[in-house]
Amino acid sequence: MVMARADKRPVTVHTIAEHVGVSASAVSTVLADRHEERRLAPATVERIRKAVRDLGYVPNVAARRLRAHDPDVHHIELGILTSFEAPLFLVSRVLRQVQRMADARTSPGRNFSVSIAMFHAGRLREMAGLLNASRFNGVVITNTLPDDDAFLAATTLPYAVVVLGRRLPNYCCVLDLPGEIGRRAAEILLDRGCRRPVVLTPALLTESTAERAAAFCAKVLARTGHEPARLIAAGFTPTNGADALRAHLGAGRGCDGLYAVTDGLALGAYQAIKDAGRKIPKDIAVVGVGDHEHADFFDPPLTCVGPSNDTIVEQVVTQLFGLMNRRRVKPVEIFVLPSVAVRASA
Amino acid sequence: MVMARADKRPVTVHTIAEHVGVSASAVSTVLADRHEERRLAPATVERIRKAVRDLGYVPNVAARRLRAHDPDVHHIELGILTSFEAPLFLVSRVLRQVQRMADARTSPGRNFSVSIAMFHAGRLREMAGLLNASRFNGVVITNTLPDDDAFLAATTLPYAVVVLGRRLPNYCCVLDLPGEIGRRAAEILLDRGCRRPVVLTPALLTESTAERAAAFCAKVLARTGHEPARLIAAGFTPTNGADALRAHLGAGRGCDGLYAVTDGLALGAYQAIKDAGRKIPKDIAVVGVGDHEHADFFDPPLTCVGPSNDTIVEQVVTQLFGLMNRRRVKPVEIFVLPSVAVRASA
DNA sequence: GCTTGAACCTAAATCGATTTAGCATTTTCC
DNA sequence: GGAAAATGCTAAATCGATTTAGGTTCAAGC
Repeated sequence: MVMARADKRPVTVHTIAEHVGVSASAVSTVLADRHEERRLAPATVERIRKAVRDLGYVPNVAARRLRAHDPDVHHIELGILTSFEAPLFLVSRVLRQVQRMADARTSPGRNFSVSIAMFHAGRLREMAGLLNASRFNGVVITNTLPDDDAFLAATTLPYAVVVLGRRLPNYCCVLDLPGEIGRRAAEILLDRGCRRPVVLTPALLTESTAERAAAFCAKVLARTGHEPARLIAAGFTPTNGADALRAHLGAGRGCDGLYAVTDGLALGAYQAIKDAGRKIPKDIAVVGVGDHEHADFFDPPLTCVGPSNDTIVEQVVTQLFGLMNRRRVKPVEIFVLPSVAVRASA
Repeated sequence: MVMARADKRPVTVHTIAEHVGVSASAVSTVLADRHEERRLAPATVERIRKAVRDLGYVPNVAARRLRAHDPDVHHIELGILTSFEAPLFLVSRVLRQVQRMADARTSPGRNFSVSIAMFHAGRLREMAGLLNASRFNGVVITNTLPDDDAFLAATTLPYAVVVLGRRLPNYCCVLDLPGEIGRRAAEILLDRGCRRPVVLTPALLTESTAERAAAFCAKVLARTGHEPARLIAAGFTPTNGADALRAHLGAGRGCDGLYAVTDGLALGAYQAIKDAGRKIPKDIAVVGVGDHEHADFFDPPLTCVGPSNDTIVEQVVTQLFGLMNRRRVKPVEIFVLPSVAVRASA
C-alpha cells in the first residue's frame, strides 16, 4: 500500500543529499547529468539516482529560475487569466497581440514570457501568487464572475492589471459600451419591420449575455410598447437553441424576428426555422453576435452585432503595456462600440 | 529623449536601496506597502517610491516565488506548449483535462499551476527555460513544425514531456493512427458509390492535413485505379475553399464526392456546391474532419472522420501524470483510431 | 620518502526578494 | 534625571537550487 505523501515536507536536493549521505552539490550534479565531467563515482551516481526516484523528487522551478537566469537580462512574466468555463476565442487573440507587443520590446537585455492561466469561475481569489505578485508582472483578467469581481474590487493588486469585459472601480477596464449590443440588435430587427421579435438566451446567463438580452428587451419595449418573448434554451449548444425555438413555434406563438445572444443558439434556431418550413429572413429574421468563427458562412449568412474584438484586443494590450511603463497611474475605463455586420439573415 | 535601458543591468531592490541610500529591507517594506506597520518615515517612503518609479523597477517573480512559498507545500508547474499559429481548440481541451487531474491530486501539501505557453512555430528551441527545466515540471507539446521536432529529437528534456500529434523517438507520443483518417474518409465516399472524388486542401499543408490528403489519394488510387483530383485552396478559410471548388466546377471538371481536410474548407465547399445548383449529398457527397465546433449543424450536417479528441486528450493527460509519477521510464507511442460521425452529407 | 596527479567529493557563494530580530536614537513621563 | 517607550532603520537568515574553487585521500612515479 502506498501512503499519501501529502503531510510530508517536499523533497529537496538537500533531503536527497542527507538520505544518500552526500552533499547537495553532488545531487545537483547528478540531476544536471554532469557527473561525468565532475567525476562522480558511478556507484554514488547510482545511489543518488535511486534516491531521487524513491523519494519522488520534483524540482522547484522558482529556485531554478532564480539561479539559472542571466543577471543581465530582465525577465518579464505576463499572463492572460481566464476562467476554465469560458471559451478561448478572445483570449487567444489577446495572447497573440500581447506576444506581438512583447516581441517588439524584446532585446538582449529584456525578454518576456506570455501565458494563459485559468481559474475556476468565481474562485479567482484562490489563484496562487496573484496577491503577492509572485507569478506575474502584468495580467489581463477576463471572464470573471461576480465573486471574482468582488474579490478584485476589494484588493489592489500591486502590478499591471487590465480587466477585460467588466467595469471595476480602481482597475483599468476595457469593455463594450454597456447595452449597446442588445440595442443595436433590436434596432436592426425593428427597422426591417419585425413586429414580434423574440430573444433566445441560455438558461444560465453570463454577465454579457444577460446584458444583451436586457438591452434588447428594453429597446423593443421602448419602440413597440411591449416586451419581446424570451425563449430560454436549456444550455448554449445549437441543439438547445433549436429545441427552445421549436417549442415556441410549435405552440403557435408568433415570431417574425429572433435575436440569439450567442451564435451557437442562432445556429440551432436556423435548423428549427427551416424544419418549420419558414424562410430566413423573409418569415423570421435572425440576428446573432458574431462569436462564431464562421457566422458569415451560415446559410444564410448571419447578421451580427457583437463586440469589436480587434478594437478590444488592441485597447487591452495597449493599456497593459502602458501600465507596465508606469505611463498612467489613474485607472481608466474604455468603452468600445460594437461592430455590426449586416448579412442576409436580417 | 529617453535612452533605451537595454544595456543596463536590471534594477533590483538592492539597486534602489543604494540609489536612495537605505537598506534593501526598507525598499522591500515599501514595495509591500507595509511601511506603516514598520514605521518608516513618510519622507523615506516617498524617496523610495520615487526611485522605484524613476528607475523602472520590475520585480523578479522567480525570487518572490521562492521566498514567498510555504515550504510545506509542493508547487508543481505544468504547461501546454503550442505554437502561436495553431488554433487552441484541442489545446484548451488538454488544459481542462490536465487541470481536472491536477485538481484531483491537489492537497494541502501539494498544488499545481497549469498554463498554456506559446512558441513561434519552428522556434520551440528559443523558448526560455525549456532546456534547463526552470519553467515547468511537466509539459505537453503540440503543433510543432519539423524544426521543432528536430530540436526535440536532438535533446532529452529532463522532465515529463508528452508530445501530441507527432511521432518522436525517445518521447512519449500520442497521435492519430497515421493515414487512417484519410483512408476512412476515402472509404466512406467510395462505399457510397462516388466515382470521381476530389480532395480539397489549403495551399500550405500542415503535417496532419498533408497526411490526410496523401492517405485519401492513396486509398482512392488503390480502389479505383486513378488518383483523385486535388483542389488547392489559397488558404484555409471557407472563402478560399469556395473559390477553389467553384473554379473546379466552373471548368466543367467532374466531381461527385469531396473530401475537405478541414471543416472550414468544407463549409466553403457547401456554398460553392449550392451556388452551382448541386445537391449535397445526392450530386456531391462531402466528408470533413470534425475540427469545427458545430459541424453537426452545417446544412446538411457534415459527415466527419477526424481525430477522436476525447481519447487523445485522455491519453495525453494520463501519460503526463504517469511520467511525473515515474511510473514509466520507456517512451511509448500511442496511436488513436479516428472517430467517424456519419451524418447527412455523405 | 616526497612529489604529482587523479579521483571524488564538499563548503560556500550566488540568484533577488522578504522577514525576523534587534540596534541606535530620540522622546515621553514620573 | 533616569527609566521606559516610541521612532526609524539595518544586518542577517531564509527560500531551493547551481556552480566555483578547493580540499582530502590514495596510488603512481622518481
